[in-house]
Amino acid sequence: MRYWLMKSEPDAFSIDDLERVGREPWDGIRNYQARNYMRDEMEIGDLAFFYHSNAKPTGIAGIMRIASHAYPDPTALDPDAKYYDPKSKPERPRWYLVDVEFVRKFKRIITLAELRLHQELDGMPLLRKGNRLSIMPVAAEHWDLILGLE
DNA sequence: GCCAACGTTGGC
DNA sequence: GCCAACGTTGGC
Repeated sequence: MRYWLMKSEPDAFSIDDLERVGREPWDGIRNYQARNYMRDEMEIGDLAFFYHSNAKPTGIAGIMRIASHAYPDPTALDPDAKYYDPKSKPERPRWYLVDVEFVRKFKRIITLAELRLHQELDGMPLLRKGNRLSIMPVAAEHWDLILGLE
């Protein structure tokens, strides 16, 4: 069982939206590294931080659970969808997603600025300069430390 | 196969 | 809204 961090812009889909629907396909990922994590490494039951990007403030808003194995992202195959990719074909899908389930919302956002204050978190990919990856692994010790901040 | 141009992400 | 970082595309 592994830990992850997954970004979403709350204007598009927030932790409150996930709480309302309970379960949601994490669609629209169009980055190979992020796709590979979902397709090749995620397992049902893994836990993930729900991270609000491009938000006020940016930071970790809660926890969700990986609820399915990876399957082809239907929005890549639908010409009318925002994330349509003509290079993805039903017989050879290029993009994959997993379903996620709401677990809980934090009492407060643990902000990016606050995470940067903790030297123990220096190795986190999230905090690396220039990082733009929207899905990334979280080390168990980092996961535990962040939970302690809430 | 190189690499410049371009587009996107995402913090600020 | 700005802009740094970086992934992708496409001409050669």
